[in-house]
Amino acid sequence: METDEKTSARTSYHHGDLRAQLLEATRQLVEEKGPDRFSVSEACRRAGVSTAAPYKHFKDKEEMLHHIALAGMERQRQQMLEELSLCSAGTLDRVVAMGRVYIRFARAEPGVFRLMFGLSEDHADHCDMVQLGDDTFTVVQSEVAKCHGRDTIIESDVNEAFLLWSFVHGLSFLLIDGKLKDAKVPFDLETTLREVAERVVGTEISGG
Amino acid sequence: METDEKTSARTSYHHGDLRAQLLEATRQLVEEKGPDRFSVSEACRRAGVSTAAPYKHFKDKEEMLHHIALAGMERQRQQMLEELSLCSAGTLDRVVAMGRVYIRFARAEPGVFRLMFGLSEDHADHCDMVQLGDDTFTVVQSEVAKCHGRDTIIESDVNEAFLLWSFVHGLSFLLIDGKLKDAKVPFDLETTLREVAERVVGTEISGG
DNA sequence: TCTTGCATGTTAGCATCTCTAACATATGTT
DNA sequence: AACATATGTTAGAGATGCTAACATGCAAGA
Repeated sequence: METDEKTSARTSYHHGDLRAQLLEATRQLVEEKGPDRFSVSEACRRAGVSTAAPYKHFKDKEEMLHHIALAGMERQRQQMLEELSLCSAGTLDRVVAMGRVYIRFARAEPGVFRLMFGLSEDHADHCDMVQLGDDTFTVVQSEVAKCHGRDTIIESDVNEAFLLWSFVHGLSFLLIDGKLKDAKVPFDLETTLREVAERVVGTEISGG
Repeated sequence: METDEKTSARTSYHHGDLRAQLLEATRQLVEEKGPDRFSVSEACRRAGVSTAAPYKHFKDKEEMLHHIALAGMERQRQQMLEELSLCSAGTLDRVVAMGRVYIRFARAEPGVFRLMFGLSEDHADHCDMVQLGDDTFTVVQSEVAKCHGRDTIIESDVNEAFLLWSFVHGLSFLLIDGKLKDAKVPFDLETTLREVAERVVGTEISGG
């Protein structure tokens, strides 16, 4: 007499798992249609509830998208940490791995990736996103420091990490925007990542 | 008996300059509220016409935004060419200048910049934007080639130009997204640009 | 067990938005 | 002057975000 299958229509008045299912529908729609074309109504349709239901769980549309963006950042971070665990400590492999995962995530989930960054600039308002972003950036800095045989991060590590981040971030956007036709830039991603990492981490760039 | 001032309410039935004024209102709103929060209605209010008026000039909202994005690309390109004209030929200064203008534009018009890139990926559908983007990218490649003393672009120039573009593009986004607190990355932009350009253009990076 | 409170659904409805249809007005051509 | 065309208007359909008021089911204590 409880709820039916999660996939089909429910039998009871209450849903049982609406919050999670709304978030999943939101994530899917952001991916399918892009963050700007997402609508709460359609997520409701997909979850099989009325259009007023979400507002028992979320303040507004923005909060729903915020959850998706934050979850995306956590997923990306987690994938980085997994990949890191496969590389031996203090090697450039680890820096390359983080870049590879960053770009892989952007290509695998361009909608969510765009949501994490490209959209409105009020991300800075949400301290949880800022915090998580900072944490991940700190990991990069730490890896850079370890490449230099240090355990504490100094300013040059921050600068190098930031150069790497900028590059990888920009490349991610150019790739998912389709600005880089394969014909136009016939590069090998892994090779490029490694060479950039070598140039940046291998050489001191004062930067201010 | 003709139209009144452009700034105030009009006296005649017809507007006289609606298309241009709608585009200007659109540009302003994209800048003020962000591309995702722009509404045609508000542009109409600002231009002092009914909400049906724009559809005599544009197919739909998307076409209006498309014009703004394209105009932004042209503006950015123009600024690059101006800055280029101040540098002597074949120098790294020219490459640095293009990057500087790229980032300056992103910071000066973050709304339009986001519209040019961050939004939906259907930019690839509009061949005029693709064409203009390619043209500008070709200029970068050409400048890189000239730094190497060549007049024709070879594959390594394409790769180097693409590395520079990725970096500058990513940095632009990180800056306008507020991901880089000044406290977090205390770098000097000009110095950084130059050092990156030196590292990239100065050194052969095969990349594929 | 009853009942009462709270969480979580529903329907109804308002305000806003995009876009179209039908109509109105100015302009320029013949 | 008559007419075609360009460009404005109002009216309204359909979608959306969100709220208010109501309904339903679960859970905990009298």
